[in-house]
Amino acid sequence: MAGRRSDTRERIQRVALELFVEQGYENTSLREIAERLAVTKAALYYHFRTKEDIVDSLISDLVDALDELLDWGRHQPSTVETRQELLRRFSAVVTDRFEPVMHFIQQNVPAMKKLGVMHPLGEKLRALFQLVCADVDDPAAALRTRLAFVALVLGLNPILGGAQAAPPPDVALDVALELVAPRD
Amino acid sequence: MAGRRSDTRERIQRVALELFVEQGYENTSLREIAERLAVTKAALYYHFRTKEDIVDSLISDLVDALDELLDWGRHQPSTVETRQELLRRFSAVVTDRFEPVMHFIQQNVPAMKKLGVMHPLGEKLRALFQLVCADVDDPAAALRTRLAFVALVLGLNPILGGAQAAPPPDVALDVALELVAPRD
DNA sequence: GTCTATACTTAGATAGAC
DNA sequence: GTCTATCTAAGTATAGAC
Repeated sequence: MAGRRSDTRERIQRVALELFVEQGYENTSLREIAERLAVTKAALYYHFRTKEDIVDSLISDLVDALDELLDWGRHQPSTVETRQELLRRFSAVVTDRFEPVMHFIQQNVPAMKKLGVMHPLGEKLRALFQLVCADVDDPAAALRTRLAFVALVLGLNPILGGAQAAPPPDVALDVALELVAPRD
Repeated sequence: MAGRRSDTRERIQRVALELFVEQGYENTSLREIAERLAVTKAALYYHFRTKEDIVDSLISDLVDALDELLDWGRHQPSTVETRQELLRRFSAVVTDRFEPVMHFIQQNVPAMKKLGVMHPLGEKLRALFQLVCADVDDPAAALRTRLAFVALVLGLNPILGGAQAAPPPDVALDVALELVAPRD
């Protein structure tokens, strides 16, 4: 399964993601993806049934990673340390492996809705939120928890980022941690 | 200028924005807009030169509103009260008049980039940020200020909102104000 | 100010040869 | 596994009648 074979499938995924991030999902045609890979459109259809399938394959990797994170979190005691460690691990997962995918998702909400990836993804995000939020019924605490997550991915969004440079990852993590720390 | 005439132009703006928010910019065709208005595509082209022109007309209203806000802010003393009042006024502007437009912008970043609205809009957002942020050179303070703005519009974004219900506006404002308050 | 009709382009997708 | 060739549908936009 992991033998030599052809790496075309992964190259398609990589190039498609690049273009989706640069130009957006709907502004990227299969022709462009094929051209950048120096193959024809028809070749893409050998590896993926549809354009949507390419996105699905990208998202499912992220969903799997979030699942791992959730599995870990559910077996920990519900303490401040656990909540903060969840944020640290989430931050690591995003910056190390899924920055482009997160970027893509954030900036292409209509495509995500249309492709129906919001359901599996939203489920994971909600579960993660509930593990990290100390008091789900306190609206202010809930909002602070959400902002903690936003802090970790804010640099990816030019609008919400205020059209500014991304904050250094360590600063983002500090601010995120303080947002879920117990209030004085 | 403001006489009777035809209100078709404004009806096009309203319906187009509705559809852009529902489905996204690129997933909305001029045919759909025309159909919902019970006119033909050609009629749209009488009022707007291109599809992009419709977006431009929507954005420029928002830019004007931000300009008003900036004008006010620049003539105030640089105090905590001023910063917080700017957040209050920003919140009011968004929720009262520009919620759909903000929604649209957030969820259609690639379209915004392509249409070149990021430059005028980004300029205003940066200027507003600088008025509200007490210490621009402190990365943590800068990030908290950005999060304050995010808190006010978080409900509009299903991804960053964690696929959850929007926080009550008054709670959002409280959390935003505390994020720009001086630290203990 | 709005219509009909249409030109032009590109998209996603498939069939079948190699 | 990749190609050529082609299909069908839809898009934006324009010309010209009413």
